[in-house]
Amino acid sequence: MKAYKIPEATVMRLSVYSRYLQQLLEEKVETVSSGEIARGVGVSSAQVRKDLAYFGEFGTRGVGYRVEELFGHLMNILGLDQQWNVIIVGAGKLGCALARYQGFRERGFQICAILDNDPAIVGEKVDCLQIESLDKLKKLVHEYDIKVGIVTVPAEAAQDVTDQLIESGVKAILNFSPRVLKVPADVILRNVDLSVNLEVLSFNLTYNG
Amino acid sequence: MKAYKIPEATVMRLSVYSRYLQQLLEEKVETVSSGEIARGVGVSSAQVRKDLAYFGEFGTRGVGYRVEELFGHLMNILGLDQQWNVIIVGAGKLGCALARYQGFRERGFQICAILDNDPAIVGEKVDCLQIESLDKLKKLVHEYDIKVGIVTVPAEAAQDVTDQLIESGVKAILNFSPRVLKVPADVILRNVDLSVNLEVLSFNLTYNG
DNA sequence: GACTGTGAAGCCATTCACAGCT
DNA sequence: AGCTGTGAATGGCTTCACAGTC
Repeated sequence: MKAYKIPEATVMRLSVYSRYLQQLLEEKVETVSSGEIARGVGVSSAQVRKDLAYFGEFGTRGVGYRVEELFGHLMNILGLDQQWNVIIVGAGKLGCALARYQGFRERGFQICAILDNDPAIVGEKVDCLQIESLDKLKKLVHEYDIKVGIVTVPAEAAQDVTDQLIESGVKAILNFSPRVLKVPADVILRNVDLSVNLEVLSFNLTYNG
Repeated sequence: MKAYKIPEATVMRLSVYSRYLQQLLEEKVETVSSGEIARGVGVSSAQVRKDLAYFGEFGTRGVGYRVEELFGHLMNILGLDQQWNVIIVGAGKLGCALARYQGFRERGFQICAILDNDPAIVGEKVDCLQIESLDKLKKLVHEYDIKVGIVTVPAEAAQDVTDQLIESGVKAILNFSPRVLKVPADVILRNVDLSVNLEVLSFNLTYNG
């Protein structure tokens, strides 16, 4: 079970498979074939088998996969057999929405704090959380042993906030700001660029539509 | 300028380049080289040139690109020389946050309506918009000539809402629900799966961290 | 001298096809 | 007979390297 060089696309699909299996699990389905998973999530069955093969042999030839077992393996592989504490920097509309988003909690991501540098909103409630001052960043990261940070500040502030997160010891960053961030090699960065997604739609509407 | 088969990755990068150029434009920079763009957005200079080459020859050998001109070309290519009217279905936390997100408006995406099927919240204000009943979908899509829909409903309702959007005439869908959606071949679908993104971080923290 | 545009090479992911189990 | 696991083939994106232009 070595992660020598797993394609990122494979990791993303594993996450999707795991949610599909969770659904099957709730429906009390006991076994599933690669073909069924494939149809369920919209990829090819060979793709499903190849993706799983990076991590071991989880199935039985002639039969398929035991749903509960495969689900367990996938959650393990994804590192979701533990809770991850998460901090959000930027308590604007998006930051607050993410702080309240149930989908994260359901998959083991616990939003422990939401920060902002605007004194006018520090102290306001976001569900059961209270918006904290940016000064508290380092303290909170240590207190909750936070490895994952979410950046939802405006573009101008994004690099500065990112540097502070890394300086505080955060090891992985999910960036929602529309700015390309520089991070050291040992910090993992992912960008979720909302406008880019709409713009790809716009492109396709314009040229294929 | 034919979009025979443009890699999706290229289109996403064009969107990023265009924002970088916008920044340069505001800083009154007149010309820029592929190397500078590359450094600015974190790709290779060959990549920048290849991406642009799909659409024409925009530069001058020995000099580089005129910022304003290239920016114009990119906005054109991306279909952002026009306004796109957008409808959001699902007025939960995320839907409301997206409805208020300024980044969309700045790039020419106008959120014209936000709908929900929960009578308890229909009529509530989201900035200057009012949450409308789902019944009004078709009427609103026609009224505003809407081509783009954003789905921010819970997983269970996602396919149903998607079908209704398509039935109403929407041609492109940005799906934020954690459900794989089926759409006809002539409808463009993109998924923004927030949990998947965190789970890729979790995977990398577990195996490379 | 500097930088673009591009064919060729290299690399990586997906698909194919079949041997190997049950 | 049915389905997994996998080497080989394919296809597609990225990088290289250099000819062409200013």
